[in-house]
Amino acid sequence: MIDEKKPRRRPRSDGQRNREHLLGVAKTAFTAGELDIPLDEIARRAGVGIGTLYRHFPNRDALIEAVYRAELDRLADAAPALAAQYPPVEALRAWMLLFVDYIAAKHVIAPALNGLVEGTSALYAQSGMILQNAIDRLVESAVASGDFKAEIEPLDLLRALAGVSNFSAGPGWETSAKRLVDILIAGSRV
Amino acid sequence: MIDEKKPRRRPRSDGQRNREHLLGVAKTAFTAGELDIPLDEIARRAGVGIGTLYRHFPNRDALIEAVYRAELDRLADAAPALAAQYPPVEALRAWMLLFVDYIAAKHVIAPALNGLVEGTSALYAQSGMILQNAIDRLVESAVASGDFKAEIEPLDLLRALAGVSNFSAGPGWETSAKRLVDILIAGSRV
DNA sequence: AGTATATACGGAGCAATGCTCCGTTTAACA
DNA sequence: TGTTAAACGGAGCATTGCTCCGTATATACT
Repeated sequence: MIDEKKPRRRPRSDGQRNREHLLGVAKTAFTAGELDIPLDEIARRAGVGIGTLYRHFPNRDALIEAVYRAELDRLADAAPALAAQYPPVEALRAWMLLFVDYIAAKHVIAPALNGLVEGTSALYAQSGMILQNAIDRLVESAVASGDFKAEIEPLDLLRALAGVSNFSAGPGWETSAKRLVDILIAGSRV
Repeated sequence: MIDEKKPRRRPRSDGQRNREHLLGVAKTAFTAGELDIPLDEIARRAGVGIGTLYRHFPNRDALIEAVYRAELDRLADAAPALAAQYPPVEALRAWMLLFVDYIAAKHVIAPALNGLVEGTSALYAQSGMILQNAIDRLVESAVASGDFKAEIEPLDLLRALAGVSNFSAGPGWETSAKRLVDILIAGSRV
């Protein structure tokens, strides 16, 4: 009843193009710190009408989500490789440091995490799942290998890390974040 | 030149009253989760004009700051008593748990921390200082007593804690936060 | 008490922004 | 080349933040 598959027409090429443009402009703006740039402005820079923007992304959150989704995916995808290459705890450590680097390099992700934090939008929840899944497996291995306490909750670590990432404090920021990674790991050991 | 002390008139009583009303209404609304309630609405509920609200609090941030300031102060003030009563590490642990409880009980503070996180407003910075000062001393003692590593940066712990507090996840939230406290402490030990 | 004046009040109204609606245009398919 | 689903675009409405300024009143002084 629900699965009526209609013979859809191939998506229009101009639609795709505009979507790309919008994402590109938005990403540039967001990473440049223009976090609350008006959506009209994004549409203008992308050379499309405001209506077009809203058809592709029903609200601001959806746009942000779309912009950072690729980044989050890449971050999550890096986990298996690290897990294969290093012993469990080192893999986790490497991944957490990667997490920090990501935010340090471009100021990407942080806003998405902030939104994720709010918990308002179902979209963010999905992004959160991607990351949670990645860290879940890493922690799982560390527990299985006997290095970590069994009661360690992976999400706790992710939350803490997200918290630190949010602070856009001065130059010491990055080292501070890396210090926290070590504290968290030391605290998780058996 | 700058310190011209003018013989100010005593503040008007109706002004004080209205200020109190506004704070009361705002606090009720905020803790009830109506985080982005329109300022007009707050003014209406408090039975004052919108102009009055803006005279007392020049913008939304200032209002939030004012609402949570007292709470943050109380939290910070609790630190010395704990330090006097318990050994250093236990005092720190107790304070961190208190921090969690505060947020668990009423959903106060979290928004303020979020703002603090943004670093946009000088006001929030001041609030942040209050908390930082409190935790600084607690950690200092723990380091001095030889329980904590010397390189522990108090702000790191505060950041992590703030990060966790932000997530308003399901019922497991509080226990999750408390778990993290223990991880952080374990990871900070020598 | 009466008066002067700093202080506070209140809300109309402007500007910015999010989002919708719908007539027009165009790419896909036959 | 004609038909049509899909996409476009921007006028315009609703909401919200904030300002401005004429009005009201508590305080201080005589």
